[in-house]
Amino acid sequence: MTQQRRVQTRRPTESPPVPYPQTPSRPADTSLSPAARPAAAPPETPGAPETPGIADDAVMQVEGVYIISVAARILDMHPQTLRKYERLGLIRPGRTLGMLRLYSAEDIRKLRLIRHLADEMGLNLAGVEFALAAVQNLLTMRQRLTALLGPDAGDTVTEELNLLFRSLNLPVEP
Amino acid sequence: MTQQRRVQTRRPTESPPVPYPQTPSRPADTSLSPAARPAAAPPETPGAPETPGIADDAVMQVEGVYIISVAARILDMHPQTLRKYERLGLIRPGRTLGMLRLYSAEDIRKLRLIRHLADEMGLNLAGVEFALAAVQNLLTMRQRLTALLGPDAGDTVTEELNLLFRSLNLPVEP
DNA sequence: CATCACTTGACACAACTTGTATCAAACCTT
DNA sequence: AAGGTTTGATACAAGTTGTGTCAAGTGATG
Repeated sequence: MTQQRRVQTRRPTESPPVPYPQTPSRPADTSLSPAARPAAAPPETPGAPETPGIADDAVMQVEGVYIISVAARILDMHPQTLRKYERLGLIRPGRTLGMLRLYSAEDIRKLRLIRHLADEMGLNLAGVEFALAAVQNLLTMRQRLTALLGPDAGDTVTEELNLLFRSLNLPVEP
Repeated sequence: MTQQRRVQTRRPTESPPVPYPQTPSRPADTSLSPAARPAAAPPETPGAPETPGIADDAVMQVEGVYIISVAARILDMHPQTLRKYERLGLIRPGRTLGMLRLYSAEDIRKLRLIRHLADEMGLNLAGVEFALAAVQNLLTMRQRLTALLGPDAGDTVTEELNLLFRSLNLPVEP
């Protein structure tokens, strides 16, 4: 099983496709392999973010939880790559009682973003760490601005942030 | 003359020192060598951003313009590095009639930021390109939000952006 | 309990990136 | 015209990174 990746390494001469205030041509690019198996018998869930039974309360999302081999197959990434990313602190998947890694749908989304940043945009892992922190802090800033300025201005901020994300080629859905 | 750089290569396990909503400990880190020669006889300036005489109008800043050797000495960077950065599109210094590169104070500031991103934070050049675009777009977004929401909200946005820049270790002064 | 498939951590390696050294030719200033 | 500098191109050493491999441990199932 020799997986391939790293399509293009760098794009030196090519400024960001969207100079910011305009609207991009391509909607996004968030498509990899939606036809992946939904799950593979989630073994156990000690303190992992998982629904115990049938979600006794309310909006508990019942998204899947995947073991590393399944997650790697879904993402078309090497299991060793996922382990290395965790060792570097980029992701923190849950664990079973037997220390098996459990990747939630949120982890999968984050890994897709990481893959895009690394493969498509050519960032190294330090850059990926920076970009992930930037995205996270921008989303936090949006919440804070909405709280400070009211929901009306919050919508404007959200719109501007969407433009910003698009101009930076960041497939993020706030 | 064997210049050194690249103090630390990576910081794998160490989340950003400021989680966003708080205020950082260190004010910034923008200090390299202010005791550098102000200029070295700016040869000629065809279309470069330079003051012709004594700034006949108003707030035309009279900041220096440096040839590559002087700029490299100011920044403690190798001239070849500056040339490579230009070839990759990270900077665009002016040129004399004889095609000599002219680095403005703005270019020097940008190069200091690049140096910080690359050396201190460990980004590769693709990551530097991304971070520079992010900073530029964030400043543009701030202007747009101020125009859309009024100067009052603009101050709040500026404050939040300052927090964001600090949390990302970006020595930028909006 | 036995068995098999899977995971884990560690080590190693090939491909790529990147700052820098070097060179000849052209240029600017004296 | 001479000397020093810049320019563009090429080359290289050190570092990064995804991936392959291995032994040992773990989980699920019969």
